[in-house]
Amino acid sequence: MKSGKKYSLKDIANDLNISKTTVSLVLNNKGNENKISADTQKRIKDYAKKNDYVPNQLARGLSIGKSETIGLIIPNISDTFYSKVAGIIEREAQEQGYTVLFSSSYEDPKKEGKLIHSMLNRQVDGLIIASTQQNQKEIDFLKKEKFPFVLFDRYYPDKDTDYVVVDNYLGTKKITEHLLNLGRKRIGLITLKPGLEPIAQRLQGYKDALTQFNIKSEESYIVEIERESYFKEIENALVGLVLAKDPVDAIVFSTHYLASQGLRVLKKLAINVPKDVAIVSFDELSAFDIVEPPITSVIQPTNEIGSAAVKILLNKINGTTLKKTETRVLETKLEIRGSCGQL
Amino acid sequence: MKSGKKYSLKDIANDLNISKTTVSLVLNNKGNENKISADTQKRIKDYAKKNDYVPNQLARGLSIGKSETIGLIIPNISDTFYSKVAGIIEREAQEQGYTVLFSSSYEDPKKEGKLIHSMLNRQVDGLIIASTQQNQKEIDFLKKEKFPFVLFDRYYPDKDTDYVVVDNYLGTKKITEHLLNLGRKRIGLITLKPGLEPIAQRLQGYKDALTQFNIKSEESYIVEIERESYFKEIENALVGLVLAKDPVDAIVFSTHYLASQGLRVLKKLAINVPKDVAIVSFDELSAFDIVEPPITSVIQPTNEIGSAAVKILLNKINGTTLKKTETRVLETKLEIRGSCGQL
DNA sequence: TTTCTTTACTAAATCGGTTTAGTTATTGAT
DNA sequence: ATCAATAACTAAACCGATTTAGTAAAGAAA
Repeated sequence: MKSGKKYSLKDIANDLNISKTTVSLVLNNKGNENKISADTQKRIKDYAKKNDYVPNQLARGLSIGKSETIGLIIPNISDTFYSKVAGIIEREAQEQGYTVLFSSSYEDPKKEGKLIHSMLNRQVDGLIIASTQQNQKEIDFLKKEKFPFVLFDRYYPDKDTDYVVVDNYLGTKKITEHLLNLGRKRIGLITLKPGLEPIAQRLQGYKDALTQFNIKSEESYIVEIERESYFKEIENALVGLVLAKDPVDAIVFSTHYLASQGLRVLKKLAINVPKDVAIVSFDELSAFDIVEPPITSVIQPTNEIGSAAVKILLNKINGTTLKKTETRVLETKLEIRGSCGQL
Repeated sequence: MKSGKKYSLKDIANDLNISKTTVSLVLNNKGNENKISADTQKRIKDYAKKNDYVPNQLARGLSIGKSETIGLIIPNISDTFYSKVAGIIEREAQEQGYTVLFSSSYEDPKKEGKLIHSMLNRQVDGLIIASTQQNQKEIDFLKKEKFPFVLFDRYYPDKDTDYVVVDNYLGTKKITEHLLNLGRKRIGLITLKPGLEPIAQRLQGYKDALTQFNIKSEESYIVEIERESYFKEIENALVGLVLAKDPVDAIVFSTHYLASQGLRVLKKLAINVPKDVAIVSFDELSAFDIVEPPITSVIQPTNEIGSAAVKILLNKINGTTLKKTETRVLETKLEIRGSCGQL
């Protein structure tokens, strides 16, 4: 009653000479339906409040078999795209009474695998994952166990799972067409080494846009760089494209960080954008409208991605859906700014 | 053995005709010190692996009295500053075997209070909080309960708690002095309405820099705007400062979002930076070096903030420190770019 | 042969809740 | 006066681990 110890249900029950059952019922607001007298209810609630009673969710979770927690595994919480989505996920989850555990995989498949298991240990009720796409085994495991999970941003195209992604193909197709419509003809692409589905689709969108305009896609115009060292590699890539004998007149960057670093380097090389080259980006940074020149980009609906992911996951968890798997492909939006010179 | 059910310690024990105790000991690698035969150990481990045994951390946590989880409560995970710090916190925590639960308070004290309690329910072993500074009661509660927590970014100056912050005062003092050294004399400040310690200190740093240069700080040059509506209010603020009869020749923005929105509006108003006004920012966005003009800012050591917070918290949790409270004040770094016109 | 060690385990309590299946005392109907 | 209903609780099992305090059997020492 006086010490600094935590109060438990049992303590309250003992102090009040009432059974644990009654206390539990009352504190879970099931007092009325269980005919606990108003007086007793008040005594219990008052006493609990007075002593700062804090229920132990571990015990509760253990008992009811769910933790009311969802796990979020993403490549990197510091990346603006993921942090935006994470914000929405947390907000929506919160509204439904769920808390979220998060972890960054830093694009390491091993780590991602460990994280998945760690999250399972912690009895999360479901998982939202933007995968490295190198964890077939774990994904199969989750499926086998019928564990609720939804993928976003990255998914396993040949596995039948719930996911919410953006139309990556159409995204780059749109920005590439935009360049073509403005009369640019020698369009380069700076993207990442293959391995990720979105990246593959972005590449295809770029190619198809060219094809549609009857332009054959030059192999030398496509440069794929290693993500870990993009900061350094991008300079060579740009030099190769822009200062070549047959230089490109436009560049599509397949991610926001490639684009911003690209612009940084172009400035350093004193190459004028958009006069010398026009540039466009898939995805953006919040400052893309005030950089010089403002970068035309195709933007991802982060809010919709986050809320769709949570909605699908909670459907799975609560079994409120009949569908076996639920998928969503959201549209990107072309945001025209000054980096293509038409303005 | 065949169904899709989860395997528990007990299941393994039953199937193998071995006691739960033995299984638990072995799976926690305490087999040797408890003289469990090598053969038995192998049988148990193999069987556990074969059946994808996943220990239940809720049960474990309940039993050992700790969840090996830390809670992170911040204003907004989507904000680049917080997402960077969160990334570090998670990474460091991970290394020490902790998982992190996060929630955004969206600057709502009520919500923050609820989050704190929700985290306590979930038996986090400690909390890292960037507080709204309107929750004296909860902070006192945590202190009273001797619950391990550390504040960062925002703290309660008159409470004796662990915290890690940045030298906000010196930060604005440095950037203001930078402007003064470049000959700017009529320096405005666009900041937030009072309420947050960092904001108060940034204001003071600005004022003291002026005083030091024998310039009296004009009340009308200081405009404090409401955070919720900064996007709109900032235009009036700028018009008032820059298009006044006695216009400022420089503006200090006390946060990165005020600065970026400020620049956006200045561009819209066709005011030349730095010719008409120089601008500087406390804290930055990753694109501040490629916006036009690149914004001089004083940057916060997000890595150090995050790792110091985790270190201090874990010291508290593990009782590995003698000190009653541990605080750290980190230095900001002045990053000179083109927005002040000296380049 | 008896006793002491050591080896290789195990029974049962515990953590803090939830929940099922009762129990007892009182009221109302007949 | 008797019996069924209802009100107001409660005992005990359970969730899945950890951990303390043993125990039985085998080997070593006396």
